Amino acid sequence: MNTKVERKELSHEAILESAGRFIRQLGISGTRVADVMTGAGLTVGGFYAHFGSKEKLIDETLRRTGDGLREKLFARLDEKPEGARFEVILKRYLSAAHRDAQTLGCPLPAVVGEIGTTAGEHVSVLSEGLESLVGGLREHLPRGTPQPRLLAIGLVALMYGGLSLARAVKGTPLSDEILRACRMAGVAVVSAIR
Amino acid sequence: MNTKVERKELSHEAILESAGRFIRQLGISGTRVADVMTGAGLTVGGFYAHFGSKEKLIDETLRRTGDGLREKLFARLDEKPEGARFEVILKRYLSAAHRDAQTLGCPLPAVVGEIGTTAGEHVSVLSEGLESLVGGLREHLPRGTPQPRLLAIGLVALMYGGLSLARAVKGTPLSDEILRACRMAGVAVVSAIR
DNA sequence: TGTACATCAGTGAACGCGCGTTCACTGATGTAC
DNA sequence: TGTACATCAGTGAACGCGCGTTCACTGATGTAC
Repeated sequence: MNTKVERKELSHEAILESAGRFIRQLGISGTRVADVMTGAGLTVGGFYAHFGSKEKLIDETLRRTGDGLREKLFARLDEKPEGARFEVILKRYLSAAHRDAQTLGCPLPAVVGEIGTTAGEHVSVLSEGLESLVGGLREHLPRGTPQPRLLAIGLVALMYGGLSLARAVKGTPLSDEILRACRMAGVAVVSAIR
Repeated sequence: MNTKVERKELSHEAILESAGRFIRQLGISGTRVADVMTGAGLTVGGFYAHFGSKEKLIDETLRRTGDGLREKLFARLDEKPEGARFEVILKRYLSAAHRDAQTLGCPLPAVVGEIGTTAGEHVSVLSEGLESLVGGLREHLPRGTPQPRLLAIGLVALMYGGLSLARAVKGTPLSDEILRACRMAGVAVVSAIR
């Protein structure tokens, strides 16, 4: 049997996981504390034994989902030829599967727009997440690419922008076009800079 | 003196203008009907003589602000050499001034993330706005560019993504870097495609 | 032109609901002796 | 080992506030005669 502390940690994880699903689907203001707890198999009242406030939960969840995204995005890249890695990342991020798996994928589209409005802490969590994403992508650019940081930033903006718009108009033909256009543009930028 | 009808139209315009400011600053769920009315110099109660619901107001405001954006973005381009027009558009959209003038500029960053969550009508309004933006940009690409629609879509995603992220981390050094990186990337894509 | 009535844009208070947060309580687990 | 007490994760109801929407009312403008 688990100890009391271990059981509490399991609940904690369950809450974070549930919050991750809600935040990516509905954004910050769309995520309800009560729903998150129900999703974790618990009831509302217990929430504040785990997190000081909804804001704290959001911060923690943003960090978690950001980590998860980068992990998936940069996984198993050593199998690929070095010059093609950034393209694999582009294709993963700008895939129809990623667009449709909103509960599992990148949290940015659901969250970026309302970050400015909400509590100040969220901004720095987002900045850190972005920096990590930029740093990771930069490392997988073709060796010797000039201005790698600036290029990585541009690619992140393109990827994020494409996914956001594709999700926003999901179901229309435009949505698929956006994904395709951004994959093409991403490859084009890298080839132009080199 | 104005007639009764004309006076009502003036109020209608004032409400739309006020809503435009709120929506661009705070997004859809962040915009309060009461605040919009106060911003228009009126009181809450009168709102429903002008719009059937908050949703209707949002739709109308999205159309208006979209029109306004394209007007400014594509203004006075015939003064510029034909091959440099898309670059002027890029610079206008991805400028620090546009990032900072959130109440006046592009409504997309504040709105795209929550479109999927809210009423179905908003999605088609957004799609139409995007199509217009893509169409407008496409016309200002260098003559003879291959795949102009796809390229225009990619550029729109890049511009939107860059502005959104730059606004989200506004105040940090990263914010300026994002704008610069996206202007650079935008120029690079067009040159690579040609 | 003057008078009586109709219209209707706008007011301000109230309604109802949703949601973050609090709190008294429960009951299972853990500890002391 | 058994018993009495302490701890504390989780429950469920209540509180308070914000916000979209409704509605009875006001008063200025417009119309009929």
